[in-house]
Amino acid sequence: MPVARRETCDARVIAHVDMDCFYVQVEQRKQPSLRGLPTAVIQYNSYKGGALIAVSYEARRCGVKRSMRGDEAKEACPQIQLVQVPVARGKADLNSYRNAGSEVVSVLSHKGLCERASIDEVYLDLTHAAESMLMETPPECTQDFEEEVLKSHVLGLEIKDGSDAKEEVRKWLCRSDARYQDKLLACGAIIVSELRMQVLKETEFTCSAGIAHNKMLAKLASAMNKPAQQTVVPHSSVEQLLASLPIKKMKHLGGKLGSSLQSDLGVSTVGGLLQFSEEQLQQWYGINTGTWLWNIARGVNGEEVEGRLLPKSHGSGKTFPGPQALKTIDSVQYWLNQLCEELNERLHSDLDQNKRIAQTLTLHVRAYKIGDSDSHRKFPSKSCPLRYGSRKIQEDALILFQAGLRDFLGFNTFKVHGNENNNWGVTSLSVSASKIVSIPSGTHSIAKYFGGKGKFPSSSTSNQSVDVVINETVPSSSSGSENCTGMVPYDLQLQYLDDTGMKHSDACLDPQDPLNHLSSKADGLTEESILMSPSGSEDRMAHGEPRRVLLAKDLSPVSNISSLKAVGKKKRAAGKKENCSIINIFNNYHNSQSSLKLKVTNAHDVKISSALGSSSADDSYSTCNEDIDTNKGGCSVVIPQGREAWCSYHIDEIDPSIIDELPPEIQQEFRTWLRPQKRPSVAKPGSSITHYFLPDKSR
DNA sequence: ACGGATTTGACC
DNA sequence: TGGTCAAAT
Repeated sequence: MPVARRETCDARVIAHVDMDCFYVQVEQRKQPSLRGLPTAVIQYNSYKGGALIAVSYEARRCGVKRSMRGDEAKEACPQIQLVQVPVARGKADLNSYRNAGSEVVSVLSHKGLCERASIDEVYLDLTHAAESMLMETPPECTQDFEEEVLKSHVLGLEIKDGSDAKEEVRKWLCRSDARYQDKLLACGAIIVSELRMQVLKETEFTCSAGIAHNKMLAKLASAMNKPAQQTVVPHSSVEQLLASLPIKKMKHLGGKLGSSLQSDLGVSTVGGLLQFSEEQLQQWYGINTGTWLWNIARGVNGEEVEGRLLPKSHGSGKTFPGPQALKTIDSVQYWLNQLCEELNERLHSDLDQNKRIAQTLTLHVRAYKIGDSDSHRKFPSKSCPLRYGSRKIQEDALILFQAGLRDFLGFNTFKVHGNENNNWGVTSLSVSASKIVSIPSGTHSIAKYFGGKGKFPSSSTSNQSVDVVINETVPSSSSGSENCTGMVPYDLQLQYLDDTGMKHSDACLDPQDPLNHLSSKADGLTEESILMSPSGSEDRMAHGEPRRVLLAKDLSPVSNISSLKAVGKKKRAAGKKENCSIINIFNNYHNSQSSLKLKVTNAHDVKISSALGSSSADDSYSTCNEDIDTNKGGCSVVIPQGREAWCSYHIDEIDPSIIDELPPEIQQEFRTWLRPQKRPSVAKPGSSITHYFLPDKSR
């Protein structure tokens, strides 16, 4: 059943590039006087001198460890320079590091496939570049190598006493009798050293790298010689390397799995796994993990480098340890608001710079109940469709919190409301936005359609809006397959309705019009209705924009196509004169395809559907100037994903009549997007773990 | 008072 | 699926 997609054994050239104590470097670039000094980046100076989050190599030499607090670091290394992480909205603000990471990515991404693995790490697939080099300018014919390549570490290459390491490396690079794969790796080493020099020149950051024939080995190698060095893993060195490699050094084995490997099997090195059959490993750890282990013991890892330069989600969170635990809804709301503001800002940056939209909002909470020492991990995370705009995200996050709190406290036990609480404390909050898709960057008209004037998603005109509708109960037809998250003690249905009022003229898109997110009159949604919060109490976030909460009975049955679509199974109101924006089509597709559906909770449904609309004017977010400054040369990483984005839609499922509702220019552009996409959709390389393993294990 | 804040991926 | 958990940096 594991399908081998690729027959070739690895004749690939994969690199892992890892920035050296990245946050420190970013701060040192900002403040060059710190260069060369023992330095650490800390956050929150209050408790024991703050927590270290990055430590320079000078400081590490003084014995400073990452797990120390500021005070201990001072003790270990009195001369240490402690730099505080930027703070915004009362929490750590990592934007400058993210932006710096993007700078690096934009340098590293033009020599081959590039995958942003974290804020300061990338994987590169340099196979093609290496092959070309081997054809055109093979190392064996090269006279002078850059110093930097010659400083490479080549695993298994013996450097005898008295011999010149660089000379040995040079000879290794030039070996004419090397295996083909190792010649490729030699080319890879040359390319990577050039890339690293370029990174240094263009960003002033140093990095380390590993060059090998797969991701796992490249990753392993990049950590072996730091800082500012690179390590090559020739094929012949793999066996020895793994034979003595402690289990925990291997990625994914640094935690519980690695520990159980030691306790279950008594192995302490990766090579130790060789004595177990694949079946044995599968029996212990399951099919996938078992096979994965069997493979890595042999240095086999077919995981591909994904061409992805941008993160898959955005999150913003904060912990409230010990005495700082939040004990009132108000304080929770306050912090949720801060977090959501940051999230919103980042979502809009992503929209501006990368033309991407996120579709799901998730709230994670950690909390305790007094007298219940076991309660710590039990606060359920909750998610809902993401609506753009600070206010809306804040509202939804609070609703998610209240829903989670009800579950957490055990439903009808306590009042969720009221601020008097001595039963619980929240020790951590985080909001995140996921399911990010590209929108067609296309060109003119689509862009204009979204953004209004000129440039696409202009900062001030994010499109989005959804109104909250509270239905009066409909006894739910338990449609079987749903999981019961718990009973909601209210006979309410929660619906997020589309912005159905979008007209297709510039005028109606006026973001300054606070009403432009409301449904059009034709939909029968214009009545002001009662404010109701799911908890049945007064609305506590009622400041600012008047929230429109509508009773569902006000809705005409056909008024809301997209929620019908989301709720019902592909029921399609024929040729309905619908209010569709491209973005609605977009969203509707995704809604019906994936996430949004109904969740049935016993007798009470919570139905959620959504779409983008337009944000009200007061959804302020500012693109931070600083970010732009640090982004020299416009470092927003632009990737050609727009087209692919459309590829992923099953256009056949889009009702053609919807398109007819679009303004003519949009229609045309839309169709040109649709047409070429007829070819079978490119199967996205799965992300399952099965996918790591490759061919091998014949079958 | 897990270094904290993120991010990703597997699994059920 | 959504939600939980592990793991990494």
